[in-house]
Amino acid sequence: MSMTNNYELYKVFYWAAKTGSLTKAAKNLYLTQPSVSHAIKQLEERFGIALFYRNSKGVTLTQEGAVLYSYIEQSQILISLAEEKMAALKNLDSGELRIGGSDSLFKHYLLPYLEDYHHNHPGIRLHLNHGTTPEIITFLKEGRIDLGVVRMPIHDSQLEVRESIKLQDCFVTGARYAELRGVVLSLDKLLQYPVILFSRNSRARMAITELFQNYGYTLKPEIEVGSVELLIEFARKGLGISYVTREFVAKELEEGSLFEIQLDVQLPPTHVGIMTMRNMPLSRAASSFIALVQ
Amino acid sequence: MSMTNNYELYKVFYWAAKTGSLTKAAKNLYLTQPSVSHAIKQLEERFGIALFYRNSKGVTLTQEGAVLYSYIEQSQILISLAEEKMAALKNLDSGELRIGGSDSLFKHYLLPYLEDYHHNHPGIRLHLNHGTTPEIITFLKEGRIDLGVVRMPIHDSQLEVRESIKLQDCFVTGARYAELRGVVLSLDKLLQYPVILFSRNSRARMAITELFQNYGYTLKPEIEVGSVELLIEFARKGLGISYVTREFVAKELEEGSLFEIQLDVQLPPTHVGIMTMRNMPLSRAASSFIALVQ
DNA sequence: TATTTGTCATAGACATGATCTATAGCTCCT
DNA sequence: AGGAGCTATAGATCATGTCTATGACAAATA
Repeated sequence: MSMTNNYELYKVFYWAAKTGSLTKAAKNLYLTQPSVSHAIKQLEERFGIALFYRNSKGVTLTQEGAVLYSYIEQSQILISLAEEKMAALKNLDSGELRIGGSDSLFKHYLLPYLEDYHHNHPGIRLHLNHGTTPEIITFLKEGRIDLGVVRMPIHDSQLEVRESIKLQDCFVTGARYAELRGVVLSLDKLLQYPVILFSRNSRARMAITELFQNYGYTLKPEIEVGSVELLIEFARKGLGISYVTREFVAKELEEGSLFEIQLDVQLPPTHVGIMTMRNMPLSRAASSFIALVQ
Repeated sequence: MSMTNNYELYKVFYWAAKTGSLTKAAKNLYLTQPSVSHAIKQLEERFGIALFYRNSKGVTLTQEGAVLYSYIEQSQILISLAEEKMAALKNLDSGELRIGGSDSLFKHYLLPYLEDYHHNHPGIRLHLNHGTTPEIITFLKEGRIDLGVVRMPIHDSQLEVRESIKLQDCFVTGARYAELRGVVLSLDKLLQYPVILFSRNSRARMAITELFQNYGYTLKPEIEVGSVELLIEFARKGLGISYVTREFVAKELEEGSLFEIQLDVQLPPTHVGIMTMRNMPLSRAASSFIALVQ
């Protein structure tokens, strides 16, 4: 077997052939001419074939040397391209970033970061995958995404979770129920009003349902809708009281088209968690994005 | 200035990625596992990018590692092909052999060697270039042929000439001049018969013309023909006395369709010379062919 | 024709760095 | 809990890549 096939010799060969001069090759490689001479000799001895004609003006390839060069040239070009590509990846001039999360988190939480990131690194291709929390975790474990953005808590020993901003869910409604403005409601009082919940089996919905159960009540929504947008819209139009994330309705609260219902119990806050695979190096793109978000 | 981008590291990387295991890579490379581990680490530090996920079952490529692999894999495959090709060239399983010479030498001198060589090395492509001696020398110097086969003497300091078999030119004729069989002729007597010479300005023709001049005679051919075949044919048909190389008419002399004219002077013998460029390594194919001929 | 200036080759000294052995830490599986 | 895979780390060793100095040769120059 080819024990010490030093591939380094091919680099020397490449430059010697390309420049037609051992001296020039040496300069390109930051070596001395005898080193290059020695390297070429090694190759020639390994193959048992002369690769160059030596003359007083430099070197030219023999027939066999030209054959070797036709392969080695391509090989060296590929390596150069690889090195350029790696430099680009390091500088975040290229690459891709694959994020998993819910649509609402993308729209209301990640969007400004995504815009910022894309602006600073236009060469990085962004892939957004939406899904439920279990789906996102599966994507992560299958290597289909680099990071997942979901609500805490997450308990999975394979995952590393970074806690990001706190979110507070709350009940909101619009002018139709103006009498509730400034009033502190108990849970059972609240249930006398039509409640609008997110239809999908989201973590937030499970949490609030459980909270009502702990107090001995059953939370059964009058209306179920499929998006945060509709939760907001329905509450504004007076169809009922929507359970939403306060931070996601900041605009409506400020302009007064929605107001928050005060309750006599504290609704539990949740945090956004940024999940990655534990013990797996992050891609440059992913780690720089996480640094941006945190 | 260890600018030394050790390309050897790519080979290690290639095998680590290909086998998905540093241990297996080490076995393939006849190294130890720590060496491979160290090599990968060096690459990762050079790029500032993690290339592998390490886990208890081995290693798998990171996104960036996979990008690198896509280039390096091609590069390594090319190098493998190059090494196979060089081995084939060394074993004379492939390659080409370009010979220059006159048509008559090809046909009457080289043909059996060419057949033999082609039989033993069917992978070597043969290129035959015919031309006059000066043309052959030019071809050699331009690198268009590997060796030239011409008549001696050759005087050119750039060329290395190997003397091959001796050839003896002579005058022959056929039954029409049967009265000359066994007779020793002088040069002037010979000139009373129609002489047939090669039309092209060959070395052989120049030599015989000069010989006649040295004796005070002028050799002027009755007929000039363009090939050795016609020299033979015309002499057989009784059109005159042809000046040919004895070895090239061996068959006709033996079967008696031609006989040699005895002269009272010794015609100078010539040798076949095999020319190559001095100070230039021969291709494997060329040197093995020369060894066969000599 | 002698001189200069370029080329590559050779020899021997040196030091870098590739590789080894030994060991530890980790995860998974029995 | 123990064993059987992995890979990572540390430190010693020595192979070999690289250097300096020099030679031989050829071509351009004067």
